[in-house]
Amino acid sequence: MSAPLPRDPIADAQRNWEEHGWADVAAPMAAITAIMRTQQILLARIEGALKPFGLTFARYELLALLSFARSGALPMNKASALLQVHPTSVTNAVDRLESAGLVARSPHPTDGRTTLIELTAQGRTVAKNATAVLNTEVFGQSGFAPDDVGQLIRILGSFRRNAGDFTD
Amino acid sequence: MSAPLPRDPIADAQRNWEEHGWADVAAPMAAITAIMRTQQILLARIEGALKPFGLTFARYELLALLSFARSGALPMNKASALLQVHPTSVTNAVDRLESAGLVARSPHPTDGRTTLIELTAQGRTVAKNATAVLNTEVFGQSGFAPDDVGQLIRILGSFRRNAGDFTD
DNA sequence: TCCAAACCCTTGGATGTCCTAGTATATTGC
DNA sequence: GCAATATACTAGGACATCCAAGGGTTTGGA
Repeated sequence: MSAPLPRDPIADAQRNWEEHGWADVAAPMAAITAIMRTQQILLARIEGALKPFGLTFARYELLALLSFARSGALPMNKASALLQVHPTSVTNAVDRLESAGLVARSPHPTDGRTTLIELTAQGRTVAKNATAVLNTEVFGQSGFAPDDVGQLIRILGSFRRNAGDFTD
Repeated sequence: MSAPLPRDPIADAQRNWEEHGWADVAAPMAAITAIMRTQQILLARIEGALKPFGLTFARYELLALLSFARSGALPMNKASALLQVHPTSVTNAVDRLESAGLVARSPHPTDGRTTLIELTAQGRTVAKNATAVLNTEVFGQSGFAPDDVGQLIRILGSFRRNAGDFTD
C-alpha cells in the first residue's frame, strides 16, 4: 500500500465528470467507483486474515458454505449458484482445497453428472478457526458505523435484487 | 449468470452467523459480503459496456485518468498512486494499451528512473467514446436511488478515509 | 566526492474470474 | 425406445491483481 493521497481521487473524478458535461451521472459514477475501491480494501484485509490458514477468500467462502450445509456436502453446481460465481471458479477452488485435504469430491448417488463436495474433519476445523479470526479481525472491526451497516445492507440488498440475484 | 435464487444467499449467511454465536458481527459480515457481490455485478456490467472498445475496466481507468491530466501524460508511479493499484498492474495495463496504440511510453525529461505515459490521438478518441457509453449504459442506469447514491458516497468515503486512502 | 539507501519500472510466479469447448450423463419428446 | 436437447464438470486461454526480486537511476549523508 502507498502513502495516503492528499485528496480523495474519487471526489476529484466526480468533479472532472461534472466539468466535462456529465454532471447527471457524476454521482452514480463516484458511488460505483467507491464500491470498487472499497471492495479492494476489504478483500485485502480478508486475504490477510486468512493467509495464516493457507486460505484465500474464494476458498474460505466455499469452506464456510459447506460448514453450514446440513449434510456437510453440496453438489458443485449448487455451490456455484449459492456463491454466485462461475462453475469453473468452483472447480478451481475445490482442486486446491482438495489438495490441502480440506474437502473431498465424491460421486452423487443418483446423478452421474454431479460431483459432491464435502468437508473433511480437518476442513471443518480450519473453517471454524478461520471464521473466528475473520469475525474478530475483519468483520468486528469493519469501521462502518452500525447505522451505516444497516444502510449498506438495505441499499445493496435492493440493488442485488434488481440485478436478478434473487427473487425473495 | 444463472437464474435468480429463491432466497437472498447473503441474508441466509447473516442468519447462519447469528445462529452460530456470531450475532455481534453478523451485520457487518452481511454488509461486506454484499459489497463484494455488488462489485462483481457492477464490474460485469462495466466490462460488458467496454468490450466493444477492446478495453477492460483497468485499462479504461488508466485511459480516463490520462484524459483528465492537464498535459495528457503522467508518470507511471503517479498513475499507480491515483488508481490505487500495484505498480505492476499499471505496467500490465500500459503494455496492452501501448500494443493497441492508445498510449505511448516516453522517458521522463529529468528523472531517468521514471517513464511517462501519454495518450495518443487515437487513445483520446477511444477514451471519449468509451466514457460516453459507460455513462449512458452503466452509470446512468445504476439502479441506485438518488438518495442512496449520496449515502453510498458518504459511507464509503468515510470508510476509505479511515482505511488510509486519503487525508483530505 | 562517493557509496549506501531509496526509488522506479519490469519480469516471473501464484491466484482468481470469466469464457469457450469438450466429454459424460440425464431428460424429453416423437 | 431412441435421437435431440439439456445439464454437470473440467480443460485451456485471456486478463487482472498482488508479491518478490532484479537492474538501472537518484539522492543524501559521511
